[in-house]
Amino acid sequence: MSSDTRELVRAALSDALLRAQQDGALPSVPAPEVRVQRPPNAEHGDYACNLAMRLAGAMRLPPLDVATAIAARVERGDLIADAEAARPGFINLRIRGDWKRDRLLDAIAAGDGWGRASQPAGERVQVEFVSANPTGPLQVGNGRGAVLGDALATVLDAAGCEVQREYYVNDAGGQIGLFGQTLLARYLQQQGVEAELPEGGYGGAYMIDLAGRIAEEAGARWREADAGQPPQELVDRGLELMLEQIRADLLLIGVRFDHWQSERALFDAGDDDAAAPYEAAMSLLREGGYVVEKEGATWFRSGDAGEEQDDVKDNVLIRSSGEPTYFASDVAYHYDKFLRRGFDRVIDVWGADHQGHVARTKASVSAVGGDGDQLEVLLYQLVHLRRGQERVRMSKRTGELVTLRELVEEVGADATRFFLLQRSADAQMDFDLDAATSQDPRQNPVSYVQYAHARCAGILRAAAEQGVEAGAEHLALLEHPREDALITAILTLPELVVDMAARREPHHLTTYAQELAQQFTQFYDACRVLDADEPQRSAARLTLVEAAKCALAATLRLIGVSAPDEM
RNA sequence: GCCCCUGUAGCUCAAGGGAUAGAGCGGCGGACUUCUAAUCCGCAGGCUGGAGGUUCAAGUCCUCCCAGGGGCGCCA
Repeated sequence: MSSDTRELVRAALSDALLRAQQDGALPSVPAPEVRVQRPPNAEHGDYACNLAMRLAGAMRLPPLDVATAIAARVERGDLIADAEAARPGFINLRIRGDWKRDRLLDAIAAGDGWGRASQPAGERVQVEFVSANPTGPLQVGNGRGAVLGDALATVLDAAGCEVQREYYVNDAGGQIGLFGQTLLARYLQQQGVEAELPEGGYGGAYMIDLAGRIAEEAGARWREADAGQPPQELVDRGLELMLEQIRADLLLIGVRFDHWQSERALFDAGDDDAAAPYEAAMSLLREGGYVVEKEGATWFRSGDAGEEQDDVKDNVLIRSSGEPTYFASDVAYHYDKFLRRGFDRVIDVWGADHQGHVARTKASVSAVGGDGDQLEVLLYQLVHLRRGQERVRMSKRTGELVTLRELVEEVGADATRFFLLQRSADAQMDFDLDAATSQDPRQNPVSYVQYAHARCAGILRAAAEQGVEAGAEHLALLEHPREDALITAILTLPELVVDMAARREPHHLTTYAQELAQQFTQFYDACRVLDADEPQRSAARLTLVEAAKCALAATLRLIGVSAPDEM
């Protein structure tokens, strides 16, 4: 047990309130959920609670009086050293030093798994992210989605969820046709055949490389192909190679998927003869009365069946040509996620330019018999690339690319992950390539955190050489303010994991990592660990260093950044 | 016109409705006989875009306005 200090504190406050009400000190009004926070100022203790201020109105008492009554009844013991009411009506709690120091042993036992929930959350959740069209290499924007989705999945996993990472491969539809035509044109050009890129085709140089690789494999086999009709085999091979590259690019920043879901496969019947997800979903929509035929096409009506609503736009499912739209695939896809594969919850990570699709997709989930509220869409704002003052435009079509791979090659995988995770998904971010590349690699927050970890490792190495061993017998000697601050920072990680998972906000990891590293570095600066004159203190501090190393390693692991032992 | 996101230090951005709004970079000034100076300490820098409102308490919630980004296809 253990790492759930915050839960124990909450329970203690609930008990105290209940007692105050039972012995008549406070009126019996319904109690709100008890929340505690880490006060920004260490003078206010380890935890602070606003319970009294929230109760004061209903109780018709001054907040400070309510706080005093509750604080007086908080049980002091192994966990809580002191509770006191403060100014407007806060209840500030101080955790017993021994209790905090003993938790260091929990951290050491957990190693780089420190922060993980002790109990499974019992939720099967899928995080679908990146899902970039396989018509070109991943760009920096995709990288943001990759880092965000991967970190979110990692955080949810740490919070006890059963998590699946998925990439949706758009291997059907109009853009694939265009991709095939472009590929064929490039191929034919290399075969010395006159061929023009299709209107709006993919002009990037990577298509030339791709055609070259295919020519190496297939020779002149498709030399006679009709430029408007790329052979399926050629297109498939092109997609395969493109996906291989995407996979490799993602691997560069340590992102791996559990499942790659083909869009095309949604149109195929299953092995057990079940109807294709597409067919099944369309039937459900029709049966539910969500489908209208008009203007020669088939539309999804997301509002109440059959009712005309001004504020709800109909969306085309099947074009008048008979071809299903991307949206139809998406309906089938989410039907498959919820109704076939049975996820409790699905989180789609989308670029903000897909914002307009959220409502209709949720509506479609409900329409096919799922619960649209179980689908969450995490939108991330776009990354703007700059070189100094100059905006870098990004477009696959024009071929002017700043690829994820280029970025990683320039700034390194660790910095890429850290920087792309640093901002909240809601915030647009500027990525200045000049700054990232010209900047001394030593002078960035990633190195700062990694350096703290390396220093921990260095101290442990030196200790081993000197034959000094860590010991838990004299942890009470850890009483320096910097030591206490470091301990507090280490103990915050499990709470942070819970909060980040609940709020779907993995970016807090980067702020925390810097805070933790700073606490360690300040401790390092103020407190000599290995001191032959004070063997007991050395042993205790060595334990603290071990725990700090675990917390740093765990944090870096959650971010997806390496934790070097030497720098 | 409608919808989503944003507006916080010179720049890039943090900050569950809480206490004195914080980091990094940039600027200025200090500190290495040390377990790593890839570090530490100090200084300067803010009416949190504006106006109302809700609340014991607003950067955070609500309304309006201004500014920037994105979206409103039988494209994806």
